[in-house]
Amino acid sequence: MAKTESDSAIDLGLPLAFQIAQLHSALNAQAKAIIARHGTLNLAQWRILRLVAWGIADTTTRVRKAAGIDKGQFSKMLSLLEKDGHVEILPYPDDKRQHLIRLTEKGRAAHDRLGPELDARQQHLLKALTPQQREIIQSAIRALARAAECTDFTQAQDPEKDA
Amino acid sequence: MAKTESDSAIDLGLPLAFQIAQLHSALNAQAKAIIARHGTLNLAQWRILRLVAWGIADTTTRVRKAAGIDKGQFSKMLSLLEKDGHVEILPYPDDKRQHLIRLTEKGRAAHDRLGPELDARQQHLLKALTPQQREIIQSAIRALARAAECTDFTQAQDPEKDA
DNA sequence: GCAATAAGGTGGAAAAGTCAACGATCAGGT
DNA sequence: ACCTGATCGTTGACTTTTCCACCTTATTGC
Repeated sequence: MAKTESDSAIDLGLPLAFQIAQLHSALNAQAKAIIARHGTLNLAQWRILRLVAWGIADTTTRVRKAAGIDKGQFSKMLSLLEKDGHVEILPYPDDKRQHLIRLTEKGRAAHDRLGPELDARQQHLLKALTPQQREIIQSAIRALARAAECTDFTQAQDPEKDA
Repeated sequence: MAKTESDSAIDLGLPLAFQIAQLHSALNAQAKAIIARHGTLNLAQWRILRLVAWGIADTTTRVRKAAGIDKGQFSKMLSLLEKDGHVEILPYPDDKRQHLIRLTEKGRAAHDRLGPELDARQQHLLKALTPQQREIIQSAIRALARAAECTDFTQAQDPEKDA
């Protein structure tokens, strides 16, 4: 009998939104399996830790946007990270609405332990792609994200299912 | 001042998992904005309706897998669809664990109204991509989904952040 | 034929994510 | 300098998704 994944949206060639949703679920499940071995922080919290650890951002707005987390959820996750001692939150002189985020020793140590596994996972994902796929998928994601900003399709044309 | 999206995971060129998560959120928000104009069904329910309407699948397992929905969630969403009269659920003689799913007139009418907008949206997404991107992204999604099945990265090699 | 394993659906609980309102702050225009 | 509009983070409520245990049914191997 055929393997069960022959019935997935990806294998059936369903529209992109179905496939992206399925890919996202699979990637999330994979990440959760990895981080479950490293304590109780959830995926959103690890993303915040990673962004700060990488030095990509250290102010609340930039971290939140890079992490792609809802404002309300971000606020809660950051509070939990502060409460459990993984980060400290400091005033941001340039903008009183925002905060600076610093990893504590605990946060840095936790990241030092998990980071290599997530990095290996990232390498594994990239190795699954050809150089051409790696290049093209970046630009395709960007183009799709931009196209996702439009929400008015009431003047429908060519209303047939795409394969 | 630079537009806010210049700080998104996609624009910053963060690892693929960050970008896919962000793309997925954007696509979900877009879909929700569209279906909100068509009553109270949520995105998962509409996906079930579409799959049955398209004739892609009509048994519970195949619909669930094509929709990529958790078993528990699928059961609940399907029950709600039955309760509000969009589908009817019949016995499946080949496997007593499963059900057959049929759209009712109400379900088909609802789909006839929303379907064209979702199809137009799918066209819009595809038009945002070049022919090459359209071709490559399919195979890239498939390769990534397969790579997402691996969850053991404790023997980490090359543990550096990928751009 | 039987036992072990796997698959499927259901219901409940927990976790995660979205949404909206609010107050404080910032940016821009006059 | 002031006003308006926008942005930011917080909080609470709600929605959606995940997870788990259980029971039933199907499959597989001997």
